[in-house]
Amino acid sequence: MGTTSTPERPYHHGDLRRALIDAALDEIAAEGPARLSLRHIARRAGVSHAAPAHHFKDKAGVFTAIAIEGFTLLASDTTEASHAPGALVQSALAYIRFAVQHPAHFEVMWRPDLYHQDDQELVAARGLAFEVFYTTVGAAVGVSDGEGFNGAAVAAWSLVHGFATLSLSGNLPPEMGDDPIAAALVVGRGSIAVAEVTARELPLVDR
Amino acid sequence: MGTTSTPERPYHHGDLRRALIDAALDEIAAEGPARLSLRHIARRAGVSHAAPAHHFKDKAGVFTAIAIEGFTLLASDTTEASHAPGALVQSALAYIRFAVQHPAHFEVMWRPDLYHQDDQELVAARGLAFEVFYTTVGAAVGVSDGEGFNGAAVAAWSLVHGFATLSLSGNLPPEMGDDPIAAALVVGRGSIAVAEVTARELPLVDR
DNA sequence: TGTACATCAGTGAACGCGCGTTCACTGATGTAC
DNA sequence: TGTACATCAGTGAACGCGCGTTCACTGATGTAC
Repeated sequence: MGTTSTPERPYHHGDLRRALIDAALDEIAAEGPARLSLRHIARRAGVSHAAPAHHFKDKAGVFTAIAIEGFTLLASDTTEASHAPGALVQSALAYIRFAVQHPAHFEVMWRPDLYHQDDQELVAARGLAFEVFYTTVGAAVGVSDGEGFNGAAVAAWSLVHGFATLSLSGNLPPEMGDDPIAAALVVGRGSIAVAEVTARELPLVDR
Repeated sequence: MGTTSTPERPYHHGDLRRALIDAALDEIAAEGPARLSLRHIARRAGVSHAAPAHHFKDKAGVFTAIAIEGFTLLASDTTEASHAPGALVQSALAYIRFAVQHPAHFEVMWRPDLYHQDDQELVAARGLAFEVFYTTVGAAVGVSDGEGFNGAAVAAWSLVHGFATLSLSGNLPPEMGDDPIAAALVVGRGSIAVAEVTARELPLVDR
């Protein structure tokens, strides 16, 4: 407001890498990852179309940077949540909150075909996020390996990941309301009812 | 084997529409939906590059046809499963089996940005699949509306959908093995353990 | 059984477009002396 | 404080490519008489 003069964009941007990632995130959130192009990113960031390649080599490089950032953020959020009372539920809520607040990161993270899966930084960030998760589940259910542990870990993850996915893709019934965390708590209670049915039905399923 | 003569491909294909859908499904399974192009489909089906547009109008038309087929198949599979003893678990397994056997359909179905969401046939097929699902959950948990019902329905769906998604995207831990149905049963048992923790922790989470 | 005509499935050449990539360049910054 | 030079971030013109779409066409089939 104060200075209305058009500030001359300096030749050197300052933090173009950051700006390009943000532009990519905006673009992904608006159009989906399929529509992302290096030229779109450049346009959105207001730089020449060749600039993104300078920082990321190629499109997969952009996605890799986003995935790394996503796994790092997620690990940090869930670590914090796991220190509160009710660690498993708190971590689950943190996972969902992360998905809602960072939909573009979330979408990219689980589509490994988009990025360089063997990038060292990526492997490390992803590994850290998984470690936090497994530790939390192990502490909550009281076992930390074997079939029981794997079953519980994947069950918890599936529930929370399925909910986040369906929520982001707009597939949840409208009665669930606008607040994803409130909805998640309702679903948490629902999962207890479903588990009762499961306990009753599993013995009936021979297979 | 018998007749080795190259059979002259007739000008009229017979069922090109079907062949084009199958080609698209192969392409999606191999390369992902992002890489799909009308020209790829045509090439794979061995027809001219303009032929697909003749049948589907545009790329979204192809995805729409696939989504319709997917929802119809899913509704049929889960309907059948819901008549067996242990209806909820059987339906859950049918859902997972469907995802594994028809990964391309499954992937497209939950990405409404890819297809014509207001197509009449699509709306009908999708509606049917949902109705089957809600009826099954309602019968299993003994309530068919209200927050308790919605919570249970979305919990069941999230669990099964999350598992299918993580499984298809190759994110499950290798210890879960190669057989998705066996893994699903392990996860089903795990979900009971998780529900116990949830029941214990939920009261601690003020929010 | 034979002929004429309508219908429609599929063709293939042509187009314009946005893309990723390359490359010689220019402008700004930092450092050596 | 001043000059020379290296470094590197970002530019912009050029390219070749695959795409979707259009359009006049051709080949096969079905139907009317």
